[in-house]
Amino acid sequence: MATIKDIAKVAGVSVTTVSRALNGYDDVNEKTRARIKSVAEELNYSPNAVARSLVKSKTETIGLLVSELSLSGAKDMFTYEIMCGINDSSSNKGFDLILFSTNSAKQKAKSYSQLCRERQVEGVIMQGVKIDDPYLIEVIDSNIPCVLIDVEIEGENVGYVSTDNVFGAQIAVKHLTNLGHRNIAIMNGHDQALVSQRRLTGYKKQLEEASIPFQENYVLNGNFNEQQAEEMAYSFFQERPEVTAIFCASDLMALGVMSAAKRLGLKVPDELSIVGYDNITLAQYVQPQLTTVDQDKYQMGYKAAKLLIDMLEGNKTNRKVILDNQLIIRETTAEPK
Amino acid sequence: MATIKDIAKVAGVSVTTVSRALNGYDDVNEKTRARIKSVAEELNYSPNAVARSLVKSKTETIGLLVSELSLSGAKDMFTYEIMCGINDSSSNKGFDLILFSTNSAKQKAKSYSQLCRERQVEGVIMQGVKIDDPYLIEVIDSNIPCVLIDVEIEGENVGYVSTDNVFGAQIAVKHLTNLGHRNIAIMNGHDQALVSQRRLTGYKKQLEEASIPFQENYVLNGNFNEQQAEEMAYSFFQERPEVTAIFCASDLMALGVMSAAKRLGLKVPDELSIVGYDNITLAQYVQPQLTTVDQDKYQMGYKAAKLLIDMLEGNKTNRKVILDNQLIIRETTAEPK
DNA sequence: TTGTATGCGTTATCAG
DNA sequence: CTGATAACGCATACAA
Repeated sequence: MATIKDIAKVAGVSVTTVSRALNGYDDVNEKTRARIKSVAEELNYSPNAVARSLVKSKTETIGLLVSELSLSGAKDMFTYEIMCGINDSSSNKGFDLILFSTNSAKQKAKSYSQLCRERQVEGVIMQGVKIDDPYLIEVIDSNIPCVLIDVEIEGENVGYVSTDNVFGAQIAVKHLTNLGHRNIAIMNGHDQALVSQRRLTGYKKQLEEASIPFQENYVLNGNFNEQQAEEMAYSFFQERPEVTAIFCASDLMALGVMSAAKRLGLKVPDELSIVGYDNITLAQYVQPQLTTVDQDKYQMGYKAAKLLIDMLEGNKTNRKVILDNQLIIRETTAEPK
Repeated sequence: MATIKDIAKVAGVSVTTVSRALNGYDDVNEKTRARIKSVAEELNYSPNAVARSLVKSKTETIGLLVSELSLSGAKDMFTYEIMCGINDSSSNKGFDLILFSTNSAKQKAKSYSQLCRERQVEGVIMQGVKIDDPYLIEVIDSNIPCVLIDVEIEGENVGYVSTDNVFGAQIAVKHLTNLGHRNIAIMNGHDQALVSQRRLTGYKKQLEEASIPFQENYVLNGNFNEQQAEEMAYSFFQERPEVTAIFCASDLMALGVMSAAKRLGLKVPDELSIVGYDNITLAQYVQPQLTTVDQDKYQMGYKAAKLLIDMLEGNKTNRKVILDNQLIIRETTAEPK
């Protein structure tokens, strides 16, 4: 492992000169620079980012905090696609990504700021955190820049990227009301998810616009879980045969609802219209193909990293990025009989 | 940002003592240790891993080198599931993960060992690299420990984890021959993938055991790409109506073949039996559900990280981990008519 | 244009 | 049991 010291010795100059030569300072003779460079190559030198970080107190590293990097997320490719976006965006800017995967056990052992300062990350991107996650409060107070995905907190050092979930839900439900449905249920996630709150709002909003009274007992919480959604839907539709359509806050849950419909002998879309949310890969492979609201996950990640790096570089940009989403009409929706 | 220096000042001791107290050395008075600890807490101290790394020349970091962390991999969750396994395994052992995503452009700019030494990673896991990847030669010569996934290179500092691809292909084809098929094609990936070579071997092996002559023109290369596989299959089956079954080296390609069959009006499985490889999520959602060979991707990642860490810790373990895979019989295979 | 000296935060060596 | 001091590899203020 050659160091600048070794190069200095061989090249017959001081370490200072080596450092400056290699870092492109212009106050160094081009001839010596050339010599130093060739020596560096000869010695197969590569700079030690650790040492450099220490002295510059800059690591060029951003932390990626995913609440659960687990197989449970394997079906919806949510986390993965976001990561791809983050990765592309940040590697463009020369930042490396370090993976912080935590669970509640680890959270107790190590606070958010400890985690960050320990690794000296310059900023962090958080994804998949619930609204009551203890780290969230820390983020606000902390002075290390952070961008949240799908959690709407804004501040001096914190921004977020999300999609317009109220709008997304509304176009989904509007599609249903336009088709003539009046009794529309909603399979929501859980109250700790901001997106769930928003989507419920969008659902209500569209009901109101269509002059349909909101009914509390038409809202179910499937916890974003396929099985759970299936079970809930199974018993729900037995009790509520008047319901002809359901809006689901995730495609995974929509899949669960489809299974329930199958078990109940309800024909989709003739007897039951279903619209999902996310546009996961599976959505276009199931039969019938799922009508859903598309979110550009890659773009969310990409923009998140971009925002963070802008913040790090001191660019005065909007700390709030809202992306569009769009309705993808496929085969699970139709007019009520 | 409090440092041990600050603590030392407040606690009225030297930095040495602080360091030792905090790191649990036993040659420090328990009373002073208690005092130091309380001061540390008070100052909200967290150790600077960068500084520590510099002096110990240990970063407790392993590099994850994925040839392409891209959306193209979003359908098969291959990379993601492997990452989950790696992450769980390595975080158990206190290693952090740093993401190196490269493409050929970056590879030209920076060599493998430069990449590693720069970030001072202690070891690396590589996934998704082709057999002719320039980094691969470097890995062998390099003295930094590395474990490859699905690339069978073994050495002083390099190990690998893979599944038994010969066996996997063989059980797939055996399933077909057992059903009575005699004219069996293979949709392989490409020659730069070791797994393709192995699976071809398995295919041939089983043909031989079933006394079926191997036919060169029954092997197609779909480049692990759904569209490409579809196109190739589309023209192939027009020319070769005698073929009643096909073994695909990936589920994605099997999906492509299914589309081709649909376009050609070939009924699956009655007129054409298809078996895939990977057991991706989609496999059980398509109609008919895909018969395939399951690989435990999570486990591959988990074992890879475990092997690497064993190597790092100097444990004398086998540098070669081969996992089982198993045939999952679903609905795309049947006896030939 | 180049070199000397200093420090980043930590651990290790050695002496007390 | 504790404290100076050096060292890790690099960058930078200042001097020459």
